[in-house]
Amino acid sequence: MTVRERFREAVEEKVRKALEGMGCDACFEVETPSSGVADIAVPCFPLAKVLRKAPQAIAAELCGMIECDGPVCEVKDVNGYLNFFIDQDVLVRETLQEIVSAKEDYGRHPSKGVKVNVEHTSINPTGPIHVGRARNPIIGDTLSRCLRRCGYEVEAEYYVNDVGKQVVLLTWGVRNLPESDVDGSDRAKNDHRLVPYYRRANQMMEEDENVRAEISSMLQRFETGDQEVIDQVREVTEMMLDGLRETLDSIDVRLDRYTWESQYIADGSARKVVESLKQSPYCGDNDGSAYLELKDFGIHGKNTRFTFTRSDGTTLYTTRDLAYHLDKFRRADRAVDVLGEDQKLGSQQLTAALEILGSEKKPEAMFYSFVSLPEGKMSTRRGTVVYLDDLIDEAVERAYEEVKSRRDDLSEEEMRGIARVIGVGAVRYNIVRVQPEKKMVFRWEDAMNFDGNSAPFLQYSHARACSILRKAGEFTRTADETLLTDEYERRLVSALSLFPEVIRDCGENKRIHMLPSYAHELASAFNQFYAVVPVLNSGDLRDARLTLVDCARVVLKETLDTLGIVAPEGM
RNA sequence: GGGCGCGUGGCCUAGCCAGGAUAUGGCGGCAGCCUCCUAAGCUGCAAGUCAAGGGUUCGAAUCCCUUCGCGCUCGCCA
Repeated sequence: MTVRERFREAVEEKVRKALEGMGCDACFEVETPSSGVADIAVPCFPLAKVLRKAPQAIAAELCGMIECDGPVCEVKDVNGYLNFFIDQDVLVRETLQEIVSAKEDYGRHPSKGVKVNVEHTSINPTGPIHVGRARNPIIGDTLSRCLRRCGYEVEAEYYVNDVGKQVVLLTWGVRNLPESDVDGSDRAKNDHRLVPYYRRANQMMEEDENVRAEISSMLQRFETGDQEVIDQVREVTEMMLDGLRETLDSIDVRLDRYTWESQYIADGSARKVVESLKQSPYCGDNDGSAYLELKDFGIHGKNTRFTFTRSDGTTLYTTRDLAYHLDKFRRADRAVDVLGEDQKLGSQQLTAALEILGSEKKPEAMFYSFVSLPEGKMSTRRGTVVYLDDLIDEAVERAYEEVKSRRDDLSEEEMRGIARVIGVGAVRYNIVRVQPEKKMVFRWEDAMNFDGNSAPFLQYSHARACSILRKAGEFTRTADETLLTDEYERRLVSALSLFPEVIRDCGENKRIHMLPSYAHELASAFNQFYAVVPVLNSGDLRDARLTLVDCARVVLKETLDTLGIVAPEGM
């Protein structure tokens, strides 16, 4: 248990006892004031009715009955509130001791023995990732990292859509069009290189009846399980995925597993889902096409019909998705789906269908809104898409110029290395910074922000801490609270002590945008400390201050790591 | 039209789920700070009808209702 947790429990216990002393066993709230007037406060207004006294009088009376000890060092009554203060000496000593002994495991919660599958990215393999979709891998990867730190065993997974007209069309194009027939692409990466084939195939299908016939026969063979066509599609999809993986690697998004949609056709599980759903009382038939009536499952309006087979009996995307979710539930205790907001209805229907199938587990969806451009939606047709690869390159390039302008002592290679880490960090940070359900407008200057609330701000604090430690050489670690009494030292320790509960909030409540917010608060506390408190030339206080700097370095590093951002030792 | 989500200083954003004391930060603006550990930093100032209206409450950015604006959605597509 952390000092803060013990503090909170002690406060609750003291207030409970004091209330008992007044002959009252009413419930009360404990809150953290935003303005910093107390570490924890208990508002006495709700007690006024029960005790039939003015809140101010209750607060005063309770205050007189409470004795401070342990982590609770002071209690005051102010305007009907009971304000409690944590003992700074205890906080400093115990927080630093914990970080010094746990090191990079500080804030890592013990294993829960629960497996969580996080499905994210799952972008259709028909083109490169554009910034409109980039929230998905970054949110998914950050959530995976938070959950791991919360003690869950996480498997991050990409569901590869290798079924359907789009991929068949792409496959046809790649297999039948000579290179000379298609436009060139800006990049040699497979995902960019194949797009012109897809575009041309689309065009030809619209213009040429024979092509249309060829493709529709290919599609038919695919859906009846023709292994040759399935393999061809798989091969082309692999090529495309190759390019997507390269992009994901470049921003440190780690996937543990790729699952292919065609698998659920091949192994018959989608078929089983169909058979099983047909037994359900909610099943109906419309010209041979089977559907579920979901009005009893909290789905309103005209959207209550959920179709799961075509009239020729073949399965639909959603049917395969059901088989996929049943599979995920066999492999994990929980399944989280990171989805675009356009999937909301589909996800609701999926959950209802899973319930009908008798699944006891439900997928936990996490939705994000789309990224648009100042001039409106991104559109491939209008050529207004911004590719993630371009954003990364641009951010890295800008970071390079920045590094170059302030460091003339580094080699070209070192500058390039730092620039990459900063550019990529800035991109990731600026995407997770905002709540997923809020819509984002993509602006180059925001996406590559290097000041204030940005990844480079955090990285810079970390680099500064490293720089001090590098110059310090060997020192003896000490968590002697009597040596760390400066206001800025104490504020920094306070920020450090929050890390474990921030991690818990991010993981347990899937509120990952709280992590950037905390990271900024921490880095800011460090920068303030750095500006006013000398470390290397601080005489008797040197070891204690170096210990604090090292602890700050550890927590900054781990915070950045949880955000999937590299913490450079110099920049 | 029905459903879901969003609306917080010029711009971006936290807080909303579990209602409480002067609403969190950042960008931009203005004014300062490098004889000292990296100024991608630090300090200060100006800037707010928490979309609008009503309700519940001792108390509402937070809960409820209505309205407005924006996004998504309502395929035998994936």
